[in-house]
Amino acid sequence: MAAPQKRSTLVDVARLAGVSAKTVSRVYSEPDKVGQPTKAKVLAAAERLLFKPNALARELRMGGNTGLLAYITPELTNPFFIQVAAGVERECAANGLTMALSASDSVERELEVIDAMLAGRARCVLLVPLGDDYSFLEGERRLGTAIVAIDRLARNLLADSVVLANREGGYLATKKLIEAGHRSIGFVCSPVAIFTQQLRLEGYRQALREARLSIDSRWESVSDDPEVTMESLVERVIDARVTAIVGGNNRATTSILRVFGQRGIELGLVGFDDFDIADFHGVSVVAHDPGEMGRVAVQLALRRLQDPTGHTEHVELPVRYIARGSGERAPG
Amino acid sequence: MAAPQKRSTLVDVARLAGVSAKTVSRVYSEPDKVGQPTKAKVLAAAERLLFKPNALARELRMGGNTGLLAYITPELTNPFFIQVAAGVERECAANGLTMALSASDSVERELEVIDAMLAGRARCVLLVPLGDDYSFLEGERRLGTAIVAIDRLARNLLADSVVLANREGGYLATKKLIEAGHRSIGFVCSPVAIFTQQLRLEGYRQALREARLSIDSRWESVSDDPEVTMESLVERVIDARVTAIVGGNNRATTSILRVFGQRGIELGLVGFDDFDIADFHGVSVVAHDPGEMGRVAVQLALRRLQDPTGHTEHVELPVRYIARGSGERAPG
DNA sequence: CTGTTAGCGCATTCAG
DNA sequence: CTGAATGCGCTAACAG
Repeated sequence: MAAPQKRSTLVDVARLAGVSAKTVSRVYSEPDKVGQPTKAKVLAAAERLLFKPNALARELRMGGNTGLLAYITPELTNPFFIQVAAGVERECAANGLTMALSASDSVERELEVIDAMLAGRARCVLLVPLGDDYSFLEGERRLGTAIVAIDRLARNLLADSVVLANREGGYLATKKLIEAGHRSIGFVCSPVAIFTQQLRLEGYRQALREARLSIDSRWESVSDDPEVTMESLVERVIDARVTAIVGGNNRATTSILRVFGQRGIELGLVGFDDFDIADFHGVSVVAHDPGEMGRVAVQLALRRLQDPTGHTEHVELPVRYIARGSGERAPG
Repeated sequence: MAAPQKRSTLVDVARLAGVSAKTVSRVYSEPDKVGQPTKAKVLAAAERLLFKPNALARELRMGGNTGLLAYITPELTNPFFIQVAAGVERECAANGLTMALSASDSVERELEVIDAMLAGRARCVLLVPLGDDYSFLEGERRLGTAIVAIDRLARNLLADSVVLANREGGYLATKKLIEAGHRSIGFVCSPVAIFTQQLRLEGYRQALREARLSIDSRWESVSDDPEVTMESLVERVIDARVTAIVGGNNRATTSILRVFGQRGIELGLVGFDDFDIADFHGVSVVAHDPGEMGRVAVQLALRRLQDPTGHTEHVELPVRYIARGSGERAPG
């Protein structure tokens, strides 16, 4: 077989149909403004030539409306971010956008990825901020790119954002365990430095304070060292003689479950983030809707495209408690 | 604040730097062919104007090399396809490609999605075929689009493909259970009509035949009716008095686990696809590397772009058995 | 090493 | 309702 055939263009179709290029163009962008017979001729010619309008050229001409939305996420393996991505994808599809998905393990990689996306293609950038300075995006934002921070806030950048009610969630989880009679409650998560964990931890502390419970620093079994495994954090807090644990995120919660299994114990447990077989294991959780987070993020971006100069919006999505047993267990 | 500023172009930079447009162009695409002082001047000007090369224009000029790879997948919630996507993403990143991710719940939706991707942007299309006729893509393929089928084959289309050793996997799972002493072994999955399940089922039958075991049609508890829950299929096969079950995919396996939990029983079990907490539950599985599948798919696409006319390639990825207990359990 | 000319495929003027 | 010219931002050819 020979080399791939050349793609036919608008002009080719026009020639074959015996009309002008503009007429062909109209058939695709303003079909109503073309007479029936002409339209039929054009479509027949297009069919014969396997013609597809070239979106690249169109978008260039139209001033860069690529219909490309970039979603930049850490950890493509974390179910939470995947569910967000699914929400983003659905909302994109509903609005004729294409989602470009990139993973960014590190801050440096994040920069590269953002740059690649911005290199003239993406009109919207949704990102889960990893770094702590996003001032470098201010220029892009002013140039009309819609930028939305997901799950965390982007520092030094006037971006719209959608986050969870993290503090409230941490508070709620802890309070339920207190109501179940626990007096020594641990909090496990890693990494703890990030925005969400800080707020959940604050909520945890607030609940303890309100209940006038003593606070033991060993109960906050958290770390930022990637070398420290989640399991060891769990071991540590159990050794500090807690009777219940709050899991700071889905990973923490499944690790807690694992250690419970290994030790053959069942302490009180409330996890942040719902997960696949939490019901099967009877794990009470502070749940939320990750898909909604993605959908809202896209909507924020779309709104920003419409009105590039309006005030930035910050959406906080609610959390709710789902009782499945592990959060209702009394101590001992 | 006023309307978003206009984006500056190559020509703007050229003017400010006092050079020609082509020189600016070269600074970005062939930096070696520009003298140091000139380069410095240009970069300074670019910085001042917040200039970013417009990829749209470049790609148009270069003849449509969008650097966009489309991955079209069913079920953005299925961990298997997500892991494939992660592999695709990584390989894309390594090759300077952008991954556009679209979900296609139905055959009709799949068509729409493919069309949207082909509408002039994607140079590569990776898809998990849902339908049973892909002849409509022959034209695109001949026009130079690299098309790769993932996990299943695309009928009526000369596409490269990467699939698992499905028959071998089904055979292996069943054989292990036979070796553990089981004589009545069930197979559960839904939907069964698709390529992968058909082969796994064949492997299952072959293992039974080789062991000269009687075959009971009720042991093949499969369905294509989305109304029939996986759980009910599991119930059905257990009621047919099997002592072990092969799970046709990750969903089937977790459903089997659930029902075991509800009934308080533990039959022999080998699942196809490894999953998150399979180790925790001691579930033996026929495992494979979904990420590798994604990476290979991208490589096939890249190779196809280089050589659009070569023979189509079909890669079959190996599977391996992981013993964790449930597949080694003797009957009773 | 740098500048000039031309045109990628399409849509937007403004005429008919 | 239709057609001819012009240019989106960039780069491939050729000069110089």
